[in-house]
This record gives sequence, C-alpha cells and structure tokens, in this order.
Amino acid sequence: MVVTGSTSTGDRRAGGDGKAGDSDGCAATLVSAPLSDADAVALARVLAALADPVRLRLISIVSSVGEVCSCDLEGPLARSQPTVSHHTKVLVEAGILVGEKRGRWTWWRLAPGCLAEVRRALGG
Amino acid sequence: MVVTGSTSTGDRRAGGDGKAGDSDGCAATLVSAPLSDADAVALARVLAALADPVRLRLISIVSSVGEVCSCDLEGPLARSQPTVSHHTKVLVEAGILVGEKRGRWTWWRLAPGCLAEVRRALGG
DNA sequence: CTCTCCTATTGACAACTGTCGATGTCAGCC
DNA sequence: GGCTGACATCGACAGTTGTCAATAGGAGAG
Repeated sequence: MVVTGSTSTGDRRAGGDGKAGDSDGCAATLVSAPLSDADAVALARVLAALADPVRLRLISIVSSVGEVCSCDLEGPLARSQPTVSHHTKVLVEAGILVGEKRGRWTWWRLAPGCLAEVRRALGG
Repeated sequence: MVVTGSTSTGDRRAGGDGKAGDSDGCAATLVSAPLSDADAVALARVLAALADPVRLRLISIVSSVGEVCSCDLEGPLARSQPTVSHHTKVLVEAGILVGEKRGRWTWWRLAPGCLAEVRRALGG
C-alpha cells in the first residue's frame, strides 16, 4: 500500500506519478506576479515542511540512496524513533515524501517532481 | 546606507553581489549528497524565512515592482506597521531582502541571486 | 497463538513564531 | 527649536513546532 499524503485539501499531488510533472500546478512562480493569498499559503506549507535541518538531511539521505526504511534513519539523523516518524509524516503530508509498506518495513522515496515544482514556484 | 542581514554567522551572503553566483557556496544541492549538518541548518534558515504566506507575498510584490517602501506594503499585506517591519527584518537577516534608507523612507529590493541560490540548493 | 520487531500515535513540555499596541528613534519641514 | 511622518523596537499573548517517553498497532517467525 502506498502511503500518500492525503491532506484535507485532497488534491496536493505535487508530483503524483512523476510523468506529468508540472501540468496545471500551483503557486504562480512567486516572482513577476503579486501571488494570490491561496497560492502563498500553499507554497508556504511546502516550504515549512522543508524548513527543518532534520527533514532536509532526511530528504538528502533518501535522495542519495533512492529508498530507505525508517530504521535506517534513526542513526544518521540522531533522533528517536517517534521523532523520525513525525518528520516522515510531515513530509508525506506536504507531498514531498512517499511511503510504501512492505512487510514490516516502510520504505520511503521522494515524491517525483515535487522538489522541481518547488524550484519552479521559487522563480525557476 | 544599505542594510545587509549581518547575522551572527557573518558569512551568509547567499547572493551578495549576484556576480559570483555559486563559487564555494553553501548547501551542497540537497539531492545526490547526504548534506552535512551545518549545511542543513543554513539551508533550513533561509527556507524558514520563506515559509510564511505574508513574506511570500511581500517578496512577490517587491519582485514585481522592483523596489518598494514599507508604507506601500501595509495595505497589500493587510498587516500592521510593526508586523511588516518584523517580516522585512526576517527576510533581511536571511539574506533574501536588501533595504536602503533614502530620506525618511526605506526601499526594499530582492537580494540578487539569493532565490536562484535556494533553487540550486534544492537540486536545480 | 505468542513473541518479537518495526512503525505509528498519544501526551506532555519547552522553545519558537506571528501578531499587535505602545513606545522609541531619526530625518526633514515649519 | 518643535512638529510631523516613516520606520524600528519592546512587551505581551496565543498558536505552532520539535522532541521524547510511553503506549498502541500489525506483520512475520516460532
């Protein structure tokens, strides 16, 4: 079962399959446009999920290895198991991370296209 | 006098002149590298400054107009004068905004190259 | 079924953050 | 000098966040 970040907004999907990439997208590029209130809130939500040293290192670990299970994160992150679980949950709800349960382990991958979408929203 | 965000670290300069760009730089691209603790903290600091709807809209306003004084921000942002001042301070300390006092007004510009540096750190 | 292991959730706590009213500071104008 | 306008700082308050110990949930091994 693939764990998607089904937040209340329902349609986060910033990089759901990695194929479409930036179809309609959110957050109209920040620069060169006064940026609506809703877009600002949506972009701020993703940026807030990224704005933590532990989560940034978590992302970099997942990104470099490709796929990681939670038990392999406690050591490198130097955080307790509940804290690691908390951070993965935050990243999933922001649409940045995707978790897949296999047996007793949960394997984490980066949601494809999500970081590219953030870069685009930042004026790329 | 140009107001630069002289934080305690002293060497933030994420886009100080916009010329050198990514010489030695900070934050080694997040993806494809386990990302050191110091780099994670530095990148998280900038992202935290960006992770606020009011500040995102402030940046988009400054970016679209090019140069704005504080009194022209209270209205569009729908925030009190101390709150606007607080947000500009946060952005300056993060190296995202640059303020220049001319007469009684303070004019705000985007620090050139800073957002590009953030995009690069995010894996661009 | 029971036991073990991996992960998620809960509850609590300290630290941080966004906001505003009140006040301070400084430059220009009379 | 005194006054006005633009901005910064202070103090306070509610809301959020990162952290961990304790506990719960669930899948595989015996």
